Amino acid sequence: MLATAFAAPAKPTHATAGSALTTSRRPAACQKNGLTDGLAAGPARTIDAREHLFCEGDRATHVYQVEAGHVCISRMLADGRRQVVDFAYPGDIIGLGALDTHATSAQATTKTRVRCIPTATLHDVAARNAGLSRKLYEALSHELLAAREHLFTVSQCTAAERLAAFLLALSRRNGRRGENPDEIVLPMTRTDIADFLGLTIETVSRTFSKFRADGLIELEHCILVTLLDTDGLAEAASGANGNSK
Amino acid sequence: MLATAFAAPAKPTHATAGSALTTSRRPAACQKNGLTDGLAAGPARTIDAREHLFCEGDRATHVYQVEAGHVCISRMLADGRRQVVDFAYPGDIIGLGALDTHATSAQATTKTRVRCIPTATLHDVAARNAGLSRKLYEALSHELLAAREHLFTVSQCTAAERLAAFLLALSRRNGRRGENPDEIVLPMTRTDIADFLGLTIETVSRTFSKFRADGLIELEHCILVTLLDTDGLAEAASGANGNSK
DNA sequence: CGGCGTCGGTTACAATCTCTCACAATTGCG
DNA sequence: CGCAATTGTGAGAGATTGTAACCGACGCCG
Repeated sequence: MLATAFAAPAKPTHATAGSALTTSRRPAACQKNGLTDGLAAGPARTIDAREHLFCEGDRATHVYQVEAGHVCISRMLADGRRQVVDFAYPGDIIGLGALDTHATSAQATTKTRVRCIPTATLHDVAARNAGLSRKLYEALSHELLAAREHLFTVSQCTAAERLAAFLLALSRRNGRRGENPDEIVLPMTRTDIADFLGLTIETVSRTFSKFRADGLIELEHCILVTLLDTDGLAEAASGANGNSK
Repeated sequence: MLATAFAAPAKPTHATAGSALTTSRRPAACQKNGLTDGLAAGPARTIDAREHLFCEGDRATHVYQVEAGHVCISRMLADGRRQVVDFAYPGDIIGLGALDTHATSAQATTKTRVRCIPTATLHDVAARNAGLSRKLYEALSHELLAAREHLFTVSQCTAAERLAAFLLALSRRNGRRGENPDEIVLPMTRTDIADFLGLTIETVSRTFSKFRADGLIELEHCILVTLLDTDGLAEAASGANGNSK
């Protein structure tokens, strides 16, 4: 969802938390989105699973392009309530926005390598390069659209609908990335999923089990989901099984 | 929340649905945000309460700046479920984004006048004017931030917290616009509020009543809210009254 | 090599919140 | 004044949550 404008083909290997880096199969493709054109690609940075790339309130000195691994973008309240805003995959850009401090935190869910681009450079170049400027605008447009779709899902859908929509979104992402859309690797914890969907981990767990019982999916080791009945899932996502309203 | 970057001082009179236009006290202030600089201000358009400015899927030919009145931005599902994404007030810009069709619908909640700006013109000028380009980027940044804050509220908060947060946001908006932050006019229906907060109208209604019973607010004619205890509301908004987690 | 604690995930059950449904009250309008 | 639409209120139903116990995987350590 994040920065879908930049969906760059890449091929992660199976990614258990903390495993070897999931690398882009075609790193050159990262250039293709145009955002890094004309920018001296900044230094890479590698962070472990659980480590933070940046935190809410940090000065927004850089934006980051994920080269390998996965990053969880979230906001947090003092009382522990957390909202996961998005998950970033290889090729995605993190940290866009005109604010001088980050409004979200970014935490790697697996060992991750990112390319760092100073915001100052980015905006300098954008000021002289209308094309890049336009790309930035489009990127934010897509993030905004994704955020609103997410809002809709979280606000109006039942637990089953939310999880189904989540799985289908990951499946579509796999398709865009040239991977098997029916084999979804979940590089994040149940807690991350719960906070993304506005549910508790118990509800997420129960709903996974229900889908499995209904023959919609198969589960292996908590991280590999096989879609057995995509149409059934699509029905579940739209509330066909006698749901709200 | 929408396009907070553009909050232009203006003074609506009490706005019952369908009443006379609520006009900007200082229309010149609309220029101040810089977005309309260098653009021949397009033609104005007046729409009645309930009328649509544009619908989901319409070609995005223009963006609109609200000069008077109020607009409700929403998305809808076939089964009738609706998500209100934002409310636009005088000075706000509607319809930004790089997509060629609108992802949302815009419906006036009161008699409304907007200034129409062709997207083609906007992007032509932006391509030559880095300043405008930057403004557009900032505007989207703020919309994205607002959308994520809204997501957090809707996803993680109880009914009381959501409504309290909503009232406080309107109060802050009043403050920015140079109006009384303790006297909030609600130019939208209960249904709009419910769909904005992801609740039912009954729950909205009950929660209003509860706030009144608790001495936090006063209600007149369903549309005028007087904040009696802003701190109490702030507590309610953050879940101080023994709430989640 | 086996015991043990930790962590993440799953399952069961009771408690809670919101929703649904029904209806009364109010407002706006002809 | 009466009708229609919107809003407010109450009672029961339903879904999600919170609490708590259990399971399996993993790593530590004797």
